[in-house]
Amino acid sequence: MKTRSAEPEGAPGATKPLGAGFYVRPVLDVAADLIGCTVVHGTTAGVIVETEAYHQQEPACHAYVGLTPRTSTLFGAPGVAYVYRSYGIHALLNAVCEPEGVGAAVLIRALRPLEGVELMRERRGGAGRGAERELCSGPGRLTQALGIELTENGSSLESGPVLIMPREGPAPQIVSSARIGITKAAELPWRFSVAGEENVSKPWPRRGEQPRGLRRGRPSRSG
DNA sequence: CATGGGATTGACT
DNA sequence: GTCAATCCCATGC
Repeated sequence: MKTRSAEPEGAPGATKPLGAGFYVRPVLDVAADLIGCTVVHGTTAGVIVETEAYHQQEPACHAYVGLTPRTSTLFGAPGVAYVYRSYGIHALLNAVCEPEGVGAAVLIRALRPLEGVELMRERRGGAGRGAERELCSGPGRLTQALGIELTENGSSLESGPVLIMPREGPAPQIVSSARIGITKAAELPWRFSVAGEENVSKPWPRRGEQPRGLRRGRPSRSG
């Protein structure tokens, strides 16, 4: 049973998933604001502790090549899941952002396990027998732990099957750093994570790195 | 139709 | 530190 919020709509005590209005904003804002929110899939759930922003005007973004069958989800409605296969092995989960027609998304890179830890361990197999912080500390790991697959590409993050619930309580302290695992536009500090959090992917952001508010390199909305 | 490149992970030296 | 696994899709002929 959850504590009752001041939310005027919906059933008392019920928390509604984030709607399109949350995602239609600039992708850097959404990437930072998703920290502390919760991803739910079936009986498993985790708190978002690491994200990365991607925008069509920088070459690391899949949408940089323009509208193709692959990128159609990215250019589509905000608040939708963009799930694609990485390195032939892993499914990576993104939240589509900005208005329809703009290719932008937030990559969910790490979660703090919240519910269904036992099922997460089963799905992660041998790799799930280690420390709990290794269950969801990486974009490929968390989709495996939550059972998210390519079939969820294009599905609504408000109506499911993958849901993102709003943050409960105060905003955590957030640090920004360079994105990981890319060769193009690698200098942009568009990675966001919870300060001091251990459930994030390596390399860990250095302590004392840009405590938010970084606006250098922000994509112009006119482009 | 053939080819090449990943927004990664886990195993191994 | 190095390296292979494995699939979707963009690109070029």
